[in-house]
Amino acid sequence: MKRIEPLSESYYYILLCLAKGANHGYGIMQMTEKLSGGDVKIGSGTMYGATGNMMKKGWIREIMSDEPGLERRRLYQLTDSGRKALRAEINRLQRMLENAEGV
Amino acid sequence: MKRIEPLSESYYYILLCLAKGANHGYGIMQMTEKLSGGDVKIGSGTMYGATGNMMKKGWIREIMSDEPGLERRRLYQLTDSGRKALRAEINRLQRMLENAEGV
DNA sequence: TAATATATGTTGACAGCCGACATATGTCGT
DNA sequence: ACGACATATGTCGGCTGTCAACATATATTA
Repeated sequence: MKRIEPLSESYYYILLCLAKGANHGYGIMQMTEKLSGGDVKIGSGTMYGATGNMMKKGWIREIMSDEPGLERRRLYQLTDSGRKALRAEINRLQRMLENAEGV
Repeated sequence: MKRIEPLSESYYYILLCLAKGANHGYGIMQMTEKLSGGDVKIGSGTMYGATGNMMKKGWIREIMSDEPGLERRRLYQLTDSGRKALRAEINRLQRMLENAEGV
């Protein structure tokens, strides 16, 4: 069942935020809300569940912060695999919209 | 929490198929597979769960078939409310793609 | 000093989705 | 007449994602 799994809205925005640069959980939550114009809010339960899941999948990896004083942050970086997953999702969304032409 | 609920891929295609004309469960399954180029297959569990759910929401209604010999079919028709839900979802997908510009 | 923002995490409950299974009729080739 | 397949609808159980609520700790600002 190698079917391309649709991503949830939350997962999509997490990947999207990380595609614009490494970030940490709380930062992603804020960025998502801003990026979506307030429409999408990711709760911490969703956030930290998702990061664990994506680490397992190899879509993101944790990196050390080079900024002093921000050691509390856990910085995540998109992997090549994660970027592929995001592109696949973008393509899926585009196909979905194409199929809606004339509706 | 009046947050706009994202639709699943299956729900989206069911509404999309019905937007092109009244249809029955099995017909929607086939139409979805064809429409998506074989990418999206809706299982019967999803299908009949979804129709019940959408009936409750008022997105679809059941109508009587005027074709003789096809009494087994349960024909569904999109309501105005269902068409609105579909348009809202299309807009959501478009916004998601706009947010991905430059990725 | 108190409130708020930053930052990460756990837990429990709920709902949705899907695959697998079940059932029945219709059709088509041999 | 028979078997295979397509048509057509439906149930059930498990898995996953989501969110609210709770918990903890530090930093900033009034």
